[in-house]
Amino acid sequence: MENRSQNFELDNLDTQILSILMEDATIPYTEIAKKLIVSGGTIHVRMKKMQDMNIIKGSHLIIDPQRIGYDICAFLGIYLEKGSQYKDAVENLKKIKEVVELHYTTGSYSMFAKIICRDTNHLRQVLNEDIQGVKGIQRTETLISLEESIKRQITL
Amino acid sequence: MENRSQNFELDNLDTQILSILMEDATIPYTEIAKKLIVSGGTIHVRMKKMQDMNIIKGSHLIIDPQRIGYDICAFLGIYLEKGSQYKDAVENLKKIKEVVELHYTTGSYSMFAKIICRDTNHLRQVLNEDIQGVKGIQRTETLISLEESIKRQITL
DNA sequence: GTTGAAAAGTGCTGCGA
DNA sequence: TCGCAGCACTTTTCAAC
Repeated sequence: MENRSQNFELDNLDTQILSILMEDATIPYTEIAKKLIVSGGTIHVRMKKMQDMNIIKGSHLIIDPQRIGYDICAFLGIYLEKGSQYKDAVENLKKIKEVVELHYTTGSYSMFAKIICRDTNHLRQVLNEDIQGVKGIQRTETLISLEESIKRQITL
Repeated sequence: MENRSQNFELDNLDTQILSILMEDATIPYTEIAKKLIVSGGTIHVRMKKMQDMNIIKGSHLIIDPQRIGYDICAFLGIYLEKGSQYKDAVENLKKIKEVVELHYTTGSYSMFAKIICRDTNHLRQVLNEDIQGVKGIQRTETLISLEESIKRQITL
C-alpha cells in the first residue's frame, strides 16, 4: 500500500527497541516493554512497522567459527585485469563459500574480500585453487587476522 | 561441571540445526524438528548443548544500515608507530562507535578496521578527529566500499 | 539420546479509551 | 495512537522408552 521505503523516521522508542534486539534478538517483547515502560502491543506495532519498512532485514544466530574448526580469518585485496570484469568476478566468488564478504572499493584494490578458513592448508587451497581460478583476477594481497579485537554492530 | 570447551564434535543433526538458524534465527524449534524429522525436544537439547559449549554466541537482529542513514562503509589500514602500542590503540578505538570491526593483521598494515558512517562529512570527521586522535596511530589508508556484493556467514 | 505431551510463558489480534 | 485482555502458538520440562 504505502511506498514509504525512503521515509525512515525513527523516534526514540524505535531506536531503543532496535538497540536492545541488535545485541540479543532472543529477548521477549514483554521484557522490552517493561524496560521501556510501554505495553507489549506497542513493541509489536513498532517492530512490524520497521519490518515493513525493510529496516529490519532478519535475525541471525551468531556462532563462534573457531569453536567449529574455522580458525583463520583473512582479508584479500583483489586486483582485476579490467574493472569491467567486476560483475563476472562477483558471481564466481559467490560460489566460493569461504568468501563471506565482498566489497567493490576505492583505493589500490579493485575488490576487497573477507574469507574464513579452517587452517593454513585450507587457506592455501582457497587462495591458490579457488580464488586464483576466478577469471579476471590478476593477483591478490592477503592480510591474515591474528586477532579480532572488535566485532559489533553500529550503535544507534 | 564439564570442561569440554575444546571438544567440539558436531554431528550432522547439530550442523543442520545451526545452518537453518544462522540464516533465520526466528524459525521456531517445532518447524526445524519437522524438517529434520526429530522431536522438538531434541532440537532443544542440542541447542542447549551448543550454547553450553559456547559454540553459539547469541542472536543478533540484522538491520540495514543504509535505511537508518548510515550510508558509508569503509575499511581502514592502520599503521602504528610501534607494534607495542597495539593494546592501547584497541582500547581507544573501542570508544569510537563507528568502528565496528578491528583486526590485528599480518601484512603491510598493523591493524585493519571496518567503519560505518552516515555520509562523507561524518567519515571525514571520524577519520580526522577520532581515528587520528588515537595515540600511537601514525597514518591510515582508507578503502571506501562502493558496493557490498557479498555478506553472509560461513556455510557448514 | 530421543520421544511425546503437559505446563509455563510469549506473540498476536480486537476492542476500548 | 496506545493499552488491555483472550486466544493461539512456542518453548521448556519431564517421565518413559
